[in-house]
Amino acid sequence: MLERPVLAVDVVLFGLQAGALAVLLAPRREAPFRGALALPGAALAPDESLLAAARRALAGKAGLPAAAAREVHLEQLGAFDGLYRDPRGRTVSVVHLGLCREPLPAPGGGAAFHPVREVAPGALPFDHGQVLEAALVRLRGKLRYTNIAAFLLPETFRLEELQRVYEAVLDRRLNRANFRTKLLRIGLLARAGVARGGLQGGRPPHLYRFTRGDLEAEERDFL
Amino acid sequence: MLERPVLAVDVVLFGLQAGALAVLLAPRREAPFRGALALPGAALAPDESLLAAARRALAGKAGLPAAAAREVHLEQLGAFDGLYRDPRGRTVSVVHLGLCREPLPAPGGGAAFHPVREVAPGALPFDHGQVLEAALVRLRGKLRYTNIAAFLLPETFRLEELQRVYEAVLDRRLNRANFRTKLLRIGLLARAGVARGGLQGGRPPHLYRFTRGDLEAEERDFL
DNA sequence: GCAAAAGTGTTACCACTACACCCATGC
DNA sequence: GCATGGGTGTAGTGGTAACACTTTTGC
Repeated sequence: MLERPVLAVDVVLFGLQAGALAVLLAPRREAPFRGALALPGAALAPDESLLAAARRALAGKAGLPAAAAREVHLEQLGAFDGLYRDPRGRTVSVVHLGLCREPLPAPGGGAAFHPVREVAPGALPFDHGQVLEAALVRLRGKLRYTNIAAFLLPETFRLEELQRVYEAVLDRRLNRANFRTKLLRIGLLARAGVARGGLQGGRPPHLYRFTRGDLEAEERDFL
Repeated sequence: MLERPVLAVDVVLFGLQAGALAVLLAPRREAPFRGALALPGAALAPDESLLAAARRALAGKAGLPAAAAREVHLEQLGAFDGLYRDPRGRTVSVVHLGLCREPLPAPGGGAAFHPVREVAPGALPFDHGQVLEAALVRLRGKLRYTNIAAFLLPETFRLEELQRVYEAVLDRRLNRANFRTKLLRIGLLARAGVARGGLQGGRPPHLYRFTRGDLEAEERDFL
C-alpha cells in the first residue's frame, strides 16, 4: 500500500462588516507559510465528518466562540487537489463555504474578518486565492435562486438591509422599488414587526423574517 | 499521527442510450459488495490529480477504451463522507460527474450502461444511490444555464436530437418551436451543414455544432 | 413645514407560451 | 400529391426595468 494523501478541510467563512462582504482569515501556526494569513483549516480526524471538521477548524484555529461556530451555516464547496506539499505529504482539501450572521462574532488567536475587496489575489498561501474566488462565485450563484442571504443577516431585518446584502455580494447596485416587489412576490418573507427608533428621520421600516429559515428554498431565479 | 482516512474517487458517467439517459455501472471486484453493480471508482494515488484518478477508474475498473476515457467530459460533483467502512478503513470519496458522447463506447469487464429510470433507488451499494441522485440534480441544473448538453452529443447534431437530450434529462416534454427559437437566440449554436439521407421522408434538417465547444458558457437561464 | 427614508403605482419593453402555418424531401 | 418531419411567424401573457409618486416619521 502506497502512502495515503492527507485529507484536510478548509473553510471560507463570509460575513458582513460595515456593509461589505468580509472573509475570515487566521494566521498559520505551522509550516509552511507559518504566520501568513490563510483560510482556517484542519486535518480530518479518522471518525469525523467533513462538516464536523470544518466546525472544529472554526472553533480551533480561527478562535471563533463555540456558539458562533455551531450556528454558522456551512455547505461543501468542493475538493481541491492543488498538488502542494505539506510536511505531512501531499494534501487534498475539502473546502466549505460558511456564512455568518450579523453582527459578526469576535474571533481570537489573531484571526479576523477582512473585506473581500481588499484581499489581493495573490496574497493568500497555497491555492487559497483560487478557493476564495470559487467560494464567491458559488455565493453569487446561490443568491439568485435560494434564500441563502438569510444566513448573512440577523433573524429579523429591514428590506433595505437585505438589499445591501445582495448589492455587497453581487457588487452592483439594484433598484430599490423593484427589489421590494420581487422579493415580496416570492413569498419567502414574513413581516416581523416594525423597527422602533435608532434611525434619524424617515418612516419606520417593517422588519422581515425568512420563512423556512433552516432549509434553502429553490424557486425560480428571483433577481 | 492517527490513521489517515482513505481517499477515493468515484465516477457517475452518463450517456444517451436509445434516447434515454443511462449510467455506467461496473461489477465490484473486491469486498465489500464483491460482484455487485456499483459506480466505478479507484483509490487516489499519491501523486495523481483527482481528475486523473477518475479517468483511470473509467479506463480500468469500467473497461472503457482508452480513447473514450480520455475524451469523456469530467467535472467534480463533491466529496462524500458516508462513514461506511472498507477493509482499508474509513473512506471519503470525491465523486465526479462524467458525460459521454453518442454513440456510447462499449465498456468491458462486465461493465455496462443502465437506463437511469431502471436503477432502483436502493439497488446500489454504499451511498451510491444518493450519489447518483445528486449527479442527476447537478446535471439538470447545469442544463439550464450552460452548454453542458454538448458533451452528450456527437460533434454535430440536429436540433431535434438536442431537444431529446433536454427531454431525457429533464424528464418532460418541451415545445419544439419554442425550443428552436430559444436555443438559436442565445448564439451558442453554429450551422454545420445539412443531414443527408438516412431519414425516411421529411425535409433534411440542418446540423449544428456548439461554438465554444470546450468551455462551458454561462448565459441567462435559457430553459 | 421640511427633510429623510419607507413604500406604492405606472408604463414600456422583452421573453416566454401556445399554436398555426409554411417548406423541402421521399415515395 | 401526399405523408413526414424541419422550420417560421404571430398573438396573448406575464415578468422586469425605470421612474414618478405617496406615506410616515423626526426635528
